[in-house]
Amino acid sequence: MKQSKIGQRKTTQREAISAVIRQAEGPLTVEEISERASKLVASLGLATVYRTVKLLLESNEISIVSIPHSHDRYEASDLAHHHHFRCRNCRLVFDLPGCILPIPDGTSLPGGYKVEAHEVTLIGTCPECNGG
Amino acid sequence: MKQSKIGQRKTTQREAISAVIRQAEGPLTVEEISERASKLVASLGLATVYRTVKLLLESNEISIVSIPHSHDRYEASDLAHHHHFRCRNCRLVFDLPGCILPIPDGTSLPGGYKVEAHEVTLIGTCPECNGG
DNA sequence: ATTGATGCAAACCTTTTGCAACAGC
DNA sequence: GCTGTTGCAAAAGGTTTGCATCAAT
Repeated sequence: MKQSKIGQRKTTQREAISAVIRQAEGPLTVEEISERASKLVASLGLATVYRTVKLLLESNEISIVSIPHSHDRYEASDLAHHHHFRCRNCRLVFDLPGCILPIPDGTSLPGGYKVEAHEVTLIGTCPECNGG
Repeated sequence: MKQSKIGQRKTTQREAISAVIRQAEGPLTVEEISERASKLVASLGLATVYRTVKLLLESNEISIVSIPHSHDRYEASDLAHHHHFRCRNCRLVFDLPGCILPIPDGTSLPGGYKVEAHEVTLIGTCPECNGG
């Protein structure tokens, strides 16, 4: 299985977008990726961000994360299993280490639902915003 | 506090949209609401669905639910706390009874994150799709 | 009869696509 | 130099809004 087949050519745009996602504090929206990557490439077009994100998704280098009240976000696929925290104040989304759900994937729930994966989002205020 | 102030007038369109959401097996997308409510009102326009959903949100009769890989969904606000299950096969989203997260709202996590709410989505196959 | 609600079409915003110019290899 | 990639602008989707008409009160 090949990894990182994000297209045939290594371009500065793709390097920048990939780096921005990998170095983020949590999953980013396309808008956030564009803002941060534009600081590295300047002339970067939005269409390139969309195209590259799609490419990275198809090559499984990144994954989609859905957070309530926000557009789809993207994060590196090779991160250890974890969950997310969204700050109601600054709107940033952070990774939280580890899994806090007591139901392992593979469980069958009463009713016949077979669980294969899960997503947990905690919502509240982050340390910067609550002075904690 | 007044409830159900979904506008000043009771119209068949609003009744239909509200009924569809309340009777659903889980949270619905605008598209699903439109499809189901159109069977009750026939001439129902999409703009009316959007306007009514926004109205129901503002009056707190319904709430937004974000499910990975799907548009925003809406459910009645007076449901008991619960979580959601999304079937990878038929794409439907179901309500699951009760809370399965061992972290109560109000908890402060190490790192300074103060948890005020949470959302949990389980993903897998539903009984209809896995023959269970 | 009054005025809020609806349906349609235009406007908007986000995401995708066509294409000529550009840049990896 | 060949051909994949980029940036721009046009197109496509989904959501919102303006407005004349319709209907709840």
